[in-house]
Amino acid sequence: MMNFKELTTQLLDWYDRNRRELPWRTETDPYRIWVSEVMLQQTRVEAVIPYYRRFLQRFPDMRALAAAEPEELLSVWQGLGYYSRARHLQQGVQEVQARYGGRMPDSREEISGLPGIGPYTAGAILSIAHNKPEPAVDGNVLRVFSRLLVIREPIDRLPVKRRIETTVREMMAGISRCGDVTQALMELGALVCVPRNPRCDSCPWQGHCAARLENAQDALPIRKAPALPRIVHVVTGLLLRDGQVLTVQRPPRGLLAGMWEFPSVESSDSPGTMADAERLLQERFRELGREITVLSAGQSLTHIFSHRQWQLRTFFCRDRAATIPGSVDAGRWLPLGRIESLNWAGPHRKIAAGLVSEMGKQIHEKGK
DNA sequence: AAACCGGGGAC
DNA sequence: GTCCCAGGTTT
Repeated sequence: MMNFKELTTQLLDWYDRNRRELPWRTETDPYRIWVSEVMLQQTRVEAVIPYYRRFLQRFPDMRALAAAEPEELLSVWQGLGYYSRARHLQQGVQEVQARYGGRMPDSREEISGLPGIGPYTAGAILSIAHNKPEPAVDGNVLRVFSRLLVIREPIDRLPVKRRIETTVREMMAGISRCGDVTQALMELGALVCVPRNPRCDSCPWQGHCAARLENAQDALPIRKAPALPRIVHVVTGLLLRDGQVLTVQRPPRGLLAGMWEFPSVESSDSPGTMADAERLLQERFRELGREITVLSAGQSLTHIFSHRQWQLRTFFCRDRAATIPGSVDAGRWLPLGRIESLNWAGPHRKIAAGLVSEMGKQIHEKGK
């Protein structure tokens, strides 16, 4: 079989000479490793770094995070994406406080039971923070081994992942630097064994790589074809009054949970006419206790998520009647000067910014 | 197994 | 435009 001892030695030597200085590489506190690993889920290193510094400055330890207001936590996470990560992280920290007396557990069973910690993150914390021989197989590691071993099966299949976990476990056997093995494998995938145009001439494993031997590195790894994103049409109403605009908060679960937006209606097909849009918006605003009419069309824009595509059309609205009694508190009037103070749902931030510049223009016109 | 859950950088 | 990122949870 394969000489794991030699592979590991070459990998660690390469890592010692080529590793990047990253903020979490100077940390040993399991909480701080935990935070970095959650932020790095499906998120690039360069994107995480500023968020990581800000987060630890605001929440330097588990006690601070456990006691934080969810609203403030969300504002620190704003822009990173996958917002359930932040909620799960706080829940996890609170659980460590309550169940483990504030001390991070160090077994895979206990750590994996915490919200937001799956197989990868558990292995990363165990190996990096506790130096235990536990594999942490992410997209980098899958790619590296799919090439080293010429795995022609799609890497997003579970059997492939299990095989690679077993391989990493064998590499870690008898090694004193388990955390560095984990980080070195990912660093190799990030710097050398990159998705396109891998730099095989710089690779410490060039003499062992089966893909390079048969010049197959550019054809690996293989992934299953992702589902096509579904197109969703969104009609958005902008109701202005006294330099304020009406905003609403999205539900606590689901897409962009808990973030703020302008009252909107989703539909699978496009509202053909402005009258159609007005009818949809009138229903929506009625839920908020308001009778409106549509004045004019505003900007249109597209926002692409990984699994969904929003086609937004905005419409300026006007109050037609007084507030309907009994539903006063639905929605919040936001002064246009304070649009930065909300956690905006995706493209609604851009709409808000456009609104301010549009109002500025109108004031300028009036002045002439 | 497949769908859901963001945003952005590299090409 | 396409790919894919230090993935996890839910169905």
